[in-house]
Amino acid sequence: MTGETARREAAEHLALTLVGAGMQRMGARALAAFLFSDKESLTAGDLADELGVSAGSVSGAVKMIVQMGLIERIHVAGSRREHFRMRDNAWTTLYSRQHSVVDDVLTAVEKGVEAVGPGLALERLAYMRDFYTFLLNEAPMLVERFEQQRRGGSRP
Amino acid sequence: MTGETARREAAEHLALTLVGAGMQRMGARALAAFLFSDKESLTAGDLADELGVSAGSVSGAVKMIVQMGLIERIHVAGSRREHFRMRDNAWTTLYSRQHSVVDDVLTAVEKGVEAVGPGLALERLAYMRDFYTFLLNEAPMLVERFEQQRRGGSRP
DNA sequence: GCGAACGTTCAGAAATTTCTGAAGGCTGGA
DNA sequence: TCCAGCCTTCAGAAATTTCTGAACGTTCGC
Repeated sequence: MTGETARREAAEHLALTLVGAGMQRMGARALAAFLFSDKESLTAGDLADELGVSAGSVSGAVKMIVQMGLIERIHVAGSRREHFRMRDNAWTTLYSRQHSVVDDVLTAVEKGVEAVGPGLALERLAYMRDFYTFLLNEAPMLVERFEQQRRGGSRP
Repeated sequence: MTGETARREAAEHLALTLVGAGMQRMGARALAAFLFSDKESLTAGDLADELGVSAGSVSGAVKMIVQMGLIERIHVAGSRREHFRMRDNAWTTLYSRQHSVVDDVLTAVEKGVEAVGPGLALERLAYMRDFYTFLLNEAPMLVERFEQQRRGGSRP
């Protein structure tokens, strides 16, 4: 029967899991609310009601997930409120963003490579650098491949 | 000249970056200490000295990164202390582990798909499910490809 | 222009995470 | 068996993160 309660429960469960994956609590809850809503867009007030938190908290959470590129601000004619909606490419965007964190790590490793002389440390650092460089190169292709597959089905 | 100070600085910088990527502070510092050491293995005492922290902290940090599969406990004949060393496949392991987090998220999403009726939410959830399923399938192949490339050089 | 509804910011409270230091247990040699 | 060194555990302190609520801008209808 997919009741309202089940829906909320599933949403909260996903939020919890995202927190486990490193996301901030309120951001995760807000994101889940978007995912599980059948509306095209939500206002800050809608979120506050749905999640049962203060307007301030919603403001912070929304700010964060907008910055992550997962939702966007839209203006709805005839409504005074600000509306937000999930972006179509939210998940591929999120994936790419995570790789910008990888990029930071890579930069730090490269500094390390320059800072140490020959030896075991250099070998380890070089290996790490190679692996993360590889990942960074491959990631865009992966996303590309997914989108292709989703659009067209099998390639020639 | 790659002095000792530069080495430590680079190590601390990498640790900080890893923290930014979601790792716990002390675990990250310990990991960086292993990476940047020219020794084959380190003892808990070595780490405490290098990082300037209590034995208790080291114990916790080591426990964590052992569990992550990044270092391993080894017994050195003639030494009473426990030695730890980085595992060869540390980075590919770490990458795979991160994908087990993805697996948790995927499970939660699938529950969501079952909990909602037809509508926008179902579409969004299904899209998310498809993307993460795709990633989970591709990840092992990526790692495989990296190792192949590293072993063999260019493919025919 | 005025007023009201909305959203944002920020200081402080609350909760959570992280580190330490002391106490205790295990291991190997004498 | 006893001792000494090393590691782990755990309760509490310290630091950090997270949430709230009130005050302040902004914008739109009138």
